[in-house]
Amino acid sequence: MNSCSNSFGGTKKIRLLEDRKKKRKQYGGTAHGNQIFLDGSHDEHMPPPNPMVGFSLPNYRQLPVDRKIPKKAIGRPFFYYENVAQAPRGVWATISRCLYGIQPEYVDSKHLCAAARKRGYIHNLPIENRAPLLPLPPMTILEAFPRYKKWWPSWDTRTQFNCLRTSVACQQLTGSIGALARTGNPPPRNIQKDMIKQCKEYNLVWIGKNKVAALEPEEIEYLLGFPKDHTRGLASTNRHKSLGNSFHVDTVAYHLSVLKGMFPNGVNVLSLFTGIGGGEVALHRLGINMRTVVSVEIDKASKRIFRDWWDQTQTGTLIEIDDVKSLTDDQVATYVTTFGGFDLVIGGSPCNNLAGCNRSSRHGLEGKQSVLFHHYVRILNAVKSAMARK
DNA sequence: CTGATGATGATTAGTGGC
DNA sequence: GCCACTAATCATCATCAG
Repeated sequence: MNSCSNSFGGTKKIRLLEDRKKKRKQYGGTAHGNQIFLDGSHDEHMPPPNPMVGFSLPNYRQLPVDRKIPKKAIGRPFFYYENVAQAPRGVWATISRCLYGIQPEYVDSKHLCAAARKRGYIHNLPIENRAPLLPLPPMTILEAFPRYKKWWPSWDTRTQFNCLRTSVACQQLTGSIGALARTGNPPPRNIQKDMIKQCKEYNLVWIGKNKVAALEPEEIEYLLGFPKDHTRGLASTNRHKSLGNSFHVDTVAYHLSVLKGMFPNGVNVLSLFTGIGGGEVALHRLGINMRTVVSVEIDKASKRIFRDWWDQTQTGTLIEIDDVKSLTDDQVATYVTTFGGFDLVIGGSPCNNLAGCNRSSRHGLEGKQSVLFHHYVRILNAVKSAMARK
């Protein structure tokens, strides 16, 4: 587990200047902005492409991608790893190094729906012949929620939401924005600017005359590609939290869509950090049968949501495990024998110590929660070696 | 104990003037 | 290249009501 050390921490300011200089030398770019790894070194910063469109997008002509997957990482089991794109410096280089040196695919989900979601995905899936879920989701706020058109001021020029996060705007903030809205029709320019800044930060919508509010959990479910009422039954605070921590279903489904033709009889899935089951919902919406899912999730509320969804939509076997730390290599090997191996190992490890909005404990990949990433690596390797023995 | 509420910056990347 | 500036960001914590 110590094979990949982390370079985060230490004298940041000094290293920052050095990195800026190296960055321009080591990374080139295509006309489309995709960063190409030039020298094979994985020790440096891995900047996301601009625009953040990954290797391909639905309805876009795919550009030639120079993507090398080492022999030992090719083919079954396929794996799919996810985390926030804008992690502290060096984190993605470390993650990549631990996952066979595969280059992350950085995608901002704003290219597939009405909300931004900048994420990095490391996987060994083929990238040809991807297909999006249909119908394609609405791309703008007002296409997604037409009823807000009535109250949306012309000077609020937002067309998409920013990242849907785990916490919600307090009433004091929405109230003060309402008060500012009453300062004029339209309000003075500088007031508008302040209001829009807050609306952007908290993804507020205009629900009435001079009245803004946070999105409802049900609306976030819709934006993220989950079925209506997916998280219903939890307290509102917990719905926001579990949704904010989840995948964008359509983005993940687009990447996983290549599995459909490869596994017509369904797949066995090892799902780490399952949460409310974004990966499974993606597979289900793709029409890919899940024969078996071994799900690892520590949060009881998320587990309940996922199991309820499973009972309603699935006929396969679901095995639930509480903690990645308690899933031993031997146990993994037993599952491999029992089920004939896993076709997909999927999961996004905790972003708590990587996310930019964490004020108090953005400690990098070795932070209290984010360090669990190493268990993803350990368990993936356990699956691979067990399947190689067969 | 659960759940809602409000307060709490720093680290990045990008842009544009010089 | 350097610097000021804009902008975004899967969050955490104490506190309070119930």
